Amino acid sequence: MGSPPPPSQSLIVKLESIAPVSDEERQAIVALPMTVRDIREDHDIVRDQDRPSQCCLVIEGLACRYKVLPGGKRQIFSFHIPGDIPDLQSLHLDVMDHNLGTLVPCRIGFIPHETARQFIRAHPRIGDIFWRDTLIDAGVFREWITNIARRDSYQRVAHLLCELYVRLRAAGLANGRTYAMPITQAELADATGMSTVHVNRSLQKLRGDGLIRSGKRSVTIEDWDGLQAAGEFDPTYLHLRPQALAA
Amino acid sequence: MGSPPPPSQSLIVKLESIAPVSDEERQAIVALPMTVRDIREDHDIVRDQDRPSQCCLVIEGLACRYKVLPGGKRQIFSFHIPGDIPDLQSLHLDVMDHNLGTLVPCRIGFIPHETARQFIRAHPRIGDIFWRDTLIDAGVFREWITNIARRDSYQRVAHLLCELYVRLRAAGLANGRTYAMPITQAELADATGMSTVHVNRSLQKLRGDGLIRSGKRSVTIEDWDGLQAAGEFDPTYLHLRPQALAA
DNA sequence: GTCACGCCCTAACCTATGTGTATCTTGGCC
DNA sequence: GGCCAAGATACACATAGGTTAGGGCGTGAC
Repeated sequence: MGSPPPPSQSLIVKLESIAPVSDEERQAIVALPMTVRDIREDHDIVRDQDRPSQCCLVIEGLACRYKVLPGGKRQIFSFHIPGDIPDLQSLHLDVMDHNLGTLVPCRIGFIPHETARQFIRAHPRIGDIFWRDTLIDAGVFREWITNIARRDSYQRVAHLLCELYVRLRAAGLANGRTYAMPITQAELADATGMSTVHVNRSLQKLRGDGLIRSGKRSVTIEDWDGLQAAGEFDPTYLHLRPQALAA
Repeated sequence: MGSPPPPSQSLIVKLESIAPVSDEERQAIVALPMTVRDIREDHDIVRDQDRPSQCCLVIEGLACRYKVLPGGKRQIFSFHIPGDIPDLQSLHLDVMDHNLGTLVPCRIGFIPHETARQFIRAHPRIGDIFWRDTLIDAGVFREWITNIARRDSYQRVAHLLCELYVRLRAAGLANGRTYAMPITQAELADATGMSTVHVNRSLQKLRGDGLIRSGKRSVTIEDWDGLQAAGEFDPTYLHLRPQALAA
């Protein structure tokens, strides 16, 4: 019933998950002009060395940031769900130091930098929330450093599954304890610094231990406490507001 | 000759290394009120779970951000040299998700959040540089993820030594190809996700290969090109201005 | 002066994890 | 109907890097 939600709806949900947003600010966000485009699967939106002139809002789908090393190895730094603006940093850093690509077909909103800058000037509180968002990003990177450097493969995968769950839930995109996870095991390997075979092993062990069930392109958490314990997961670093955390 | 540099001198050098700063802005920074305190070695300045009401400027010494895992393992996320404001994030993230501690005796300037916020409001361009600085921080974290996940121990240590060199040089704190590095091998291990023994092995190999010489609490780079190649080091991710990069 | 401790270094051992290869299933899509 | 990508499983093998243990040396404390 009613018209479809505006493309910025997911952005509002996202911002509200990390800071309060006033009615007036909400309206301003809805009015934020952007160009919406559908991008096919496994396609780069922005590339290493690019000098973007716009920011990307993930409206639908799943994207990731990654880098390819001289030897051809790939490292994924983050997954981005609807509501995220993965390259917000390009507002202040001219040159990209990594790639942003899709993992599945995505709907992306493009916001010119000039528009974004005017918007932030007109709504400094939202500017602060944007800054906050990039700081949370950094917090997630720190947690990934810890995850990769100090936890074994089983813990690593458990931790990543916890993070995805909490973030999707905060975005209103989890269905109970189940969420869509259209990420291949090879991609999980690129994110956790493991091999696909080892990701496979770890997932099987998580299943065997009754912590998760994983269907086709989705995950169901069978034992939330157990999974958190297995991954030493503590969501503090996501800096979500209590209501978004509980969801 | 002349009076000693104001405590904010290092901050000015730092900001100028990542963005242009006008004379007027420079004067405003010098006038920025802060409380200077000397902190002893191996002491926490801010702790995990704290809700700081001020930001810390490293004026002298060396600090690091780190987290301690349930099992007692420690992960260091970053090293901070004079001019850095390691907990700038606390301006927008209430609760600390990691610790900030000294590695050697430090001189630290404390700037109340309220002061910093007023300052940013009065000098929005410097506010943008601060934001930019936190974004560079995130870029460094991404590079560390890559380093730890995808490079072997030898490369990892080489990369870290390169990063420290370039940053210290941009801050005017390198002496030719030599720089002070009062970091123990155990701390290097905590930063690179390795064991002390393995850090030791890697340093020895770097020395054996004629890439570095390491004296007491200092490092001399014998073969800069070789060290960069060994660590696959590309300074793009530090987003330094050309003049700071060349230094 | 000497004692103790932190830091550095070394060596032997061992395990977690990656590599390579192979086979088999399943489901989606042309 | 058939192809292809993703996943599951299962070996054999290689090895980076962790663990444990012990020794030496410089330096600051007393």
